[in-house]
Amino acid sequence: MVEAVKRRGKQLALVGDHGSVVCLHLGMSGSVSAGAERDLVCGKHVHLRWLLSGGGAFQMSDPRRFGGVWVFGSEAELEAVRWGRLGVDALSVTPGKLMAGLRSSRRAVKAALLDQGVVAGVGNIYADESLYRARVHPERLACSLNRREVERLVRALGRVLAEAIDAGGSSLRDYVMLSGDAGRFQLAHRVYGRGGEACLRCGSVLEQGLVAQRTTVWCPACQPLSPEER
DNA sequence: CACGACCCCTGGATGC
DNA sequence: TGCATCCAGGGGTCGT
Repeated sequence: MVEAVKRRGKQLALVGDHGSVVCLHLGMSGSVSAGAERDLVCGKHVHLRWLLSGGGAFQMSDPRRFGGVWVFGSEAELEAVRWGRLGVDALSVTPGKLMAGLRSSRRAVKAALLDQGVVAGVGNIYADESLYRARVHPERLACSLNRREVERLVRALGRVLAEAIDAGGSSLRDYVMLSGDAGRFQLAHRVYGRGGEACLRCGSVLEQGLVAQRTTVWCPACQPLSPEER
C-alpha cells in the first residue's frame, strides 16, 4: 500500500505502509501512469511496471533515460542518501533562504539556480524565465545580488512556476502531462527558445549563449551586467 | 571545498 | 523518401 506521496524539487517519493520508500525522478522525458493492468499499454520505454493487487498496474516510462528509481528502507534513509542534499524547495523559497544560498558563491547566478542543492526544482527553462522577469542577468555572480534583486528573483520564480504548473508545464518535443495532453506553458515563454527575437518588454534582440553548460537566453538591455562581471 | 567540464541517452528537427 | 547529423536536457562523476 502506498500511504503517502511526497515531493521535493523534481523528485517524488512513494511511501509504503511498512515505511519503505520508492523515490522517482522523471528526468526530462519520464512519465508515470496507472490504470487497469489490461488497459495500460506497456510501451518500449516502460522501465518499471508494478502489478497491483486487484488488477491494477503502475508504471514509469522514460524514453531518454534521464530519470531514475531508488528504493529505501525508510524515509530517514531517503533523507540521508538523497533528499538531505537538496536545497529549499522552489515553491517555498524565501528571499532570506535564497540570499543565504547565493551569498557565498561566486558562480553565475543561473548556475546556482540550477544547482538543486541551492534551490530544488528549478530547471533550465524556468531559470531563464525567472531571471528575465526579475531583470537579473544570468551571468551575474551569485554573491553580487542585492536584497532587492533576490526578492525580485523569488517573486519571479514563484510566479513562473505557478503559471507553468497551471498551464500544465512546457511541452517541447515529446513531454506530455499525466493526461497525455501537451502542456501550454511553452506558449508563455518570454525568453526560452526566443534567442535572436525581440524582447517583449523593450524590443532589444534577445541574446543566446551557454551558461552552466545550458542554453541560455536573456535580454541585454533589461538584464544588464556590470562592467566588472563581463 | 567549490566549481566547471563531460557524459549518459533518445527522438525530433534539420540538412543532404 | 530516407539517411546522417545535430541538438536538447538533469544530474552524477570526475578533473581542476
